[in-house]
Amino acid sequence: MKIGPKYLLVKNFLKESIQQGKFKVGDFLPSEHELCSRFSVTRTTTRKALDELIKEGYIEKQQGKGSRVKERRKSLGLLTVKGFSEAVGKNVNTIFLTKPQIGEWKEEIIFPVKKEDKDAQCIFFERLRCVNSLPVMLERNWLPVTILQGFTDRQFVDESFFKTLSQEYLIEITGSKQEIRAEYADDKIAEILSVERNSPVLHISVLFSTNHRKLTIYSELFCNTRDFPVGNQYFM
Amino acid sequence: MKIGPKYLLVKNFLKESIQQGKFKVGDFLPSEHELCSRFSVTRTTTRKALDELIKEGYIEKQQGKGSRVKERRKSLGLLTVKGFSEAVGKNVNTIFLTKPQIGEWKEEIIFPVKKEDKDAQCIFFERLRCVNSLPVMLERNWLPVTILQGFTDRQFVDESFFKTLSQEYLIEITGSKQEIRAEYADDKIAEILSVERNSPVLHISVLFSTNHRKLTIYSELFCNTRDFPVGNQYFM
DNA sequence: TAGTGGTCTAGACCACGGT
DNA sequence: CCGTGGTCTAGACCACTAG
Repeated sequence: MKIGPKYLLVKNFLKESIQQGKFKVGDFLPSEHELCSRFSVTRTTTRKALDELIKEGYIEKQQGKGSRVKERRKSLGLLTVKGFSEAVGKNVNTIFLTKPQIGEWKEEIIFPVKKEDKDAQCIFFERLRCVNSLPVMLERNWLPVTILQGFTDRQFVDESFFKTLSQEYLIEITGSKQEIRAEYADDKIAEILSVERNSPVLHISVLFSTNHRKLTIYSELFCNTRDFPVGNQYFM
Repeated sequence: MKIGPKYLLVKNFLKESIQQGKFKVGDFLPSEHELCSRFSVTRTTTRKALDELIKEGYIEKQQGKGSRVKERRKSLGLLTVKGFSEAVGKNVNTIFLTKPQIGEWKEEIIFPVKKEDKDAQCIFFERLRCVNSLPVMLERNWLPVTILQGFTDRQFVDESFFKTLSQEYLIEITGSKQEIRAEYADDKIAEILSVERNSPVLHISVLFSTNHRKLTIYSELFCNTRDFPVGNQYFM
């Protein structure tokens, strides 16, 4: 039984409590001093745990008051289809074209697949995102099965892939790299997105890095941006 | 004379040294212990300083080796043409199609022009970015003349619009909002980007906010992504 | 083995928010 | 005033990297 650093104990306790709703958005966490005595650690350790939760966007601190659970930001500087973020759960729905299953690595998802990943089995799934029942975005994902045992049998939490990773496997996205092109829709993409062949579509390739060395996620998106442009906001 | 926390002393010393090129990309900073004795602080303090530099993207650490100066992310979550960031100053050049001058507001730059901006005079300029002498991106910018007196007569610092704003007017970009579409190139765009008419091109609309309430910048980019995709990196 | 960063202890004093 | 988080000290031991 391997036991990691103590601050992870504190961090994971808090994180799981938040994810399970024991602390809700706006609630204050126990004070640093209380966490110290509850876990028999010093403030350095407690603060390291809280620092990580801040970095991951779970909480915010306020001097003189405490640490409060925050609305989780999920933008990650990522591109999102306009309408998806604004109309969350409204007229948006997601259809699995291919459920998570053991599949094949695609040779090049623009970003070359790492050798260590290629040596592992590949989980593949494919989803179609619709707004008002109109197909808007095709999403394809490839990831190594390595540390995700049982993933193919699992239901997604709230239909969200990232939420599932976070809550079921304690995996957080730590970064991303994207490449974007405007391309002609080929026959298959045109059919899926209900556009004419050779229409211009947005092709986005994404490489996600996570807090697990071994887990890199490869994604590919095709978007019909005629009615729903892809957007991105950033605040300093 | 107000003096802040000690870790800022260490942090700012390192940050300025990096910015002034005293530590170059790839260089190792002095070790934590050395910084401790040089500034007469403990490791907690030194590490706090280094933590902030990591968060700001200046350095990265490696256990057993040291802290190394990193390629600075300047992305702002913004999209940049791949090749522009990698081949900085190499085979990249910028041509003014329209020098900064008083011009007309375009009715809709996808983002509606604020009324207060519309009431002010408009500075417009248009640049073509090339890689290996091939046109890759057309950039159009609109901004109110309000606080930028003399801007039309000014030379850009290092050919950079943002550097000019920062160094000559102390204006920093504080946020951005983007919308991205894949479109057919119309006649004019096709000619400028040297692509066939109706080729798919990337159309990016950007709204920049700055540390001056009165200054919002409206931009529009058209990219030929066949050879040079547009990219975006993000680190937490 | 020497040097680096990673984790941790057991304190201390200060700045801020609310009573 | 008290309780909160913010900063800081002076140590310690561990894990990783490289010669």
